Amino acid sequence: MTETAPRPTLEAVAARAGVSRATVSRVVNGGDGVRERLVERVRKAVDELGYVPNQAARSLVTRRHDAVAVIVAEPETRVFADPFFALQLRGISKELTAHDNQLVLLLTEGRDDHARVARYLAGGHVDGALVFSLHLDDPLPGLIQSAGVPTVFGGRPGWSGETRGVVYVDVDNRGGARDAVRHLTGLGRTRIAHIAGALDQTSAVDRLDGYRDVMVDADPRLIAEGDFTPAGGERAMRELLERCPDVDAVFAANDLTAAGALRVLREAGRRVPDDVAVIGFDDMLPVAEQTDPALTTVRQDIEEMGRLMARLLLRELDRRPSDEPVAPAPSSVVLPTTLVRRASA
Amino acid sequence: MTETAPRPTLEAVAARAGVSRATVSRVVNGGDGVRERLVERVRKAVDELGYVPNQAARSLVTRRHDAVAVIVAEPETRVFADPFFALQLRGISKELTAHDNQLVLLLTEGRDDHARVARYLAGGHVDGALVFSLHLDDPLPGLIQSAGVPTVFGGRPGWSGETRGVVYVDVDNRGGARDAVRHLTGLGRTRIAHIAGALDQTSAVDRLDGYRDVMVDADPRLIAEGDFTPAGGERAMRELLERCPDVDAVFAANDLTAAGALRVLREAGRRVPDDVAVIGFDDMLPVAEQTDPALTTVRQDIEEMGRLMARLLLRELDRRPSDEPVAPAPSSVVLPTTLVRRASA
DNA sequence: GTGAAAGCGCTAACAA
DNA sequence: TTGTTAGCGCTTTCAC
Repeated sequence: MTETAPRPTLEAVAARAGVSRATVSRVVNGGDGVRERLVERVRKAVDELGYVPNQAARSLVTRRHDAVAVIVAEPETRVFADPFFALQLRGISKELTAHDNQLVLLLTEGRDDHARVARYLAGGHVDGALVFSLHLDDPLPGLIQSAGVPTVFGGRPGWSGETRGVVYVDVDNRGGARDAVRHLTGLGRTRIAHIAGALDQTSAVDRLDGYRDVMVDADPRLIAEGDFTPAGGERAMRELLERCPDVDAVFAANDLTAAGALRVLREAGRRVPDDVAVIGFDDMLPVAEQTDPALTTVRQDIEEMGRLMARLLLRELDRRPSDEPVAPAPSSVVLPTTLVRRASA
Repeated sequence: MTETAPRPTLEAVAARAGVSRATVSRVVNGGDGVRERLVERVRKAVDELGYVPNQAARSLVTRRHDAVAVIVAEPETRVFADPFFALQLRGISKELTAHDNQLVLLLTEGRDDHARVARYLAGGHVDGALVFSLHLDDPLPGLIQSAGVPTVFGGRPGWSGETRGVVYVDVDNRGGARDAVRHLTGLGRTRIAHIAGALDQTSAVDRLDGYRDVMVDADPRLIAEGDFTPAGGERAMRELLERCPDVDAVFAANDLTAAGALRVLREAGRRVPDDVAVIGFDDMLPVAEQTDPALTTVRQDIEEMGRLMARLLLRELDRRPSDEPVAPAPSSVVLPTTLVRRASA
C-alpha cells in the first residue's frame, strides 16, 4: 500500500540549510531575530523537504495545543431539528481557523458522557472549551469549571452555581421578545398569547420574561408552554384556541413553534394575520420564509454568536500565559436582535 | 486566577505505587503481562492522583493520535439547510467516541481552505479522515488522496480521478428512486415527473438514474432540475405545471424540494394526492411530517451512514500498523432505503 | 514479570 | 545573532 513517507524533522531541515535546529525552529515560528539570509535559506529547505512541524512534539514542550473543544449537549436540545447548530459551528470554525486553531467536537448524550468530557478536558488536550449549556442545572458547566479549562458558554448558562467569572455570549432574548410583543400591540392587538419554549432553557425563560415585560397584566391563560418544536407549537396553539378563542396575536418562542401554530390556525379557519397575527423568533430562513404566510420574526445572528464565542475564548487564551494579564478579562456579550417584518404580523 | 494544577505524570504514579514508569505505562495501556497485585496498586495510585496520560507525549512516540478529521465542504452544500449534517455528525461522533477517538472538525469554504486542509492532513495531526465529497470534480478528494491519509468518503465521490481503493459509504439512491417511482406507477399514475437535485452531486444523478430506470421512455419535459432547496422545488414545479399540465405525480429529489413542490401545487389548486401524488427522499422528519399533506418519502438512515463511515475508517486504521494486513481492506458500503408511506402518495 | 534506558521531535534557556 | 543543551511525558526494546 502507500509507502509511509518518513516525514522530515527539524534536524533534517537544519542539516540541509546548514544551520542549527534552534535556528530552524525560530524561523518556523516567525523568524524574529534571525538574519534575513538565513531565514531565506531555512525557508527554502523547508519547502524542498516539505517540512511540517510535528504538533505533538511541539505541544509536549509548549503545553499549547492550538485546539479548542466545542461541547454540545445534544439529545435533548433542538440541535438536530434546525440549522442552529450548523450555523453556530460555522461561526466558530471560521474564527478558529483564522487563528490557526483546531476545532475538536465533543457531542454528549446524557450523563454517561459527562465523565468522558470532564476527563478529556482535564487531560489537557485542548487549550479551552466552548460550551452550549442549554439546560438549567446541567451538571456539565460545573464539571468543566472544575477541570480548570478556560471556557466560554453559548447562551446564558442557567446555572445555579458560582457565576462570577463565567463568560458567555447570548442574544438579547428578552429585548427581542419585547420588540415582538410591542410590534403586536402597535398593530392594535390586545389578546396577545405567548407560546413559550422549553422552560428549562434560559432562552425560553428570557423570551417569556420579555413578553411579560410588555404584557404586564396578561391573562395567564394566554401563556402556553411549547418545546421549540413544530409539534409543541401545534399542541400549544390548540390549547390556546380552546382556552382563549378571542386570541388575536401569538408570539411564539421560535420559528419552528410558530410554524406549528400557523398550521393549527389554518386548520381552525383563522386567517393570518387578519384574525390572528403571528411572530416567531430566530429568523431561521428555511423555516421563516417558507411558512404560509411568510413569518414575521425576531432575527438573531447565530453565526456571529459562534464567531464571538471563539473570539472571546482566544482572547482569554492569549491573555493567560503572561502571569500579569495586560488585557482585561473578557466579559460576556449580549447581541442585539432585529425585527424582520414579513406577512404574518 | 485559577491555579494551574501541575498534572501528575507517569513518574509520579510510579513513585506512589512503588514501581517503575514502564510498569505504570503497561497498566495504563491495558495491563497485560503485569501481575494482578501490581495492577491494582498502580490503578489505585492513578485514581488517587487523578492521573491522565499526556496525549502529546504519547503521540510523539506512538505516532497515533486517536483522532480523526471530519472534513465538510460546506458553503455550496445543503449542509446548512437541513439536519443532514448534524445527524451524520452524530453517527460519526458516537462511533468514534466508542473507540476513544476524537473528532476534529474541518469546515471548508472554497478553494482557499483546501490548501489549509491538505497541510493539516499532511501534518499528521490525525490518523485518518472522513470526507463529505459532495460535488463532481471537487479537487479536495485528490488533495486528500495525495496527503496519504486513510480516508472514507460520505456519498459516492463523483470524482474523475483514480477510484481504486476509494472507500465510501452511500445509500442506494438509485434503488430508492426506483422504489419511489414504482410506487407511483403502482398507484396507476402515468405522467410521473421528476424534480432532480443539484446535478453536480452524485446523489442527485443517481436518483435521476433511478427514475429513468423505471420511466424508460419518459417524456423529457417531465424532468426539471432543482437544487435540493424548497425554492428550487417551487421553481421546478411551476415549470412542470406549465410544460405538462397533465402531470399526475412528482418524485422529488429530496423532502425539501417536495415541500416546495407541494406549496406550488396547492397554490395551483391541485389536490395532493388526488390530482397529483408526491414523493420525496430523505425522510427528514421535521420536514416530511410537517408538510401538508404529510409526505410519502424514501427513508435513508443518515446517522447510520455516519456511524458506518467511522467504523470503516477505524477498521482500516487498525489494519494498517501491522505490515502484514490480516483483515481485508474495507470496501465501500451502500445502505438500503425504505419507502415510508404517508399521505402524499 | 519488571526495570533501566534510549529516544520520539520540538522549544527555550543559556552560552558563545 | 546563532548554537548547545536539557528536558517535555511517554512507550518500548532489552536486560535482568
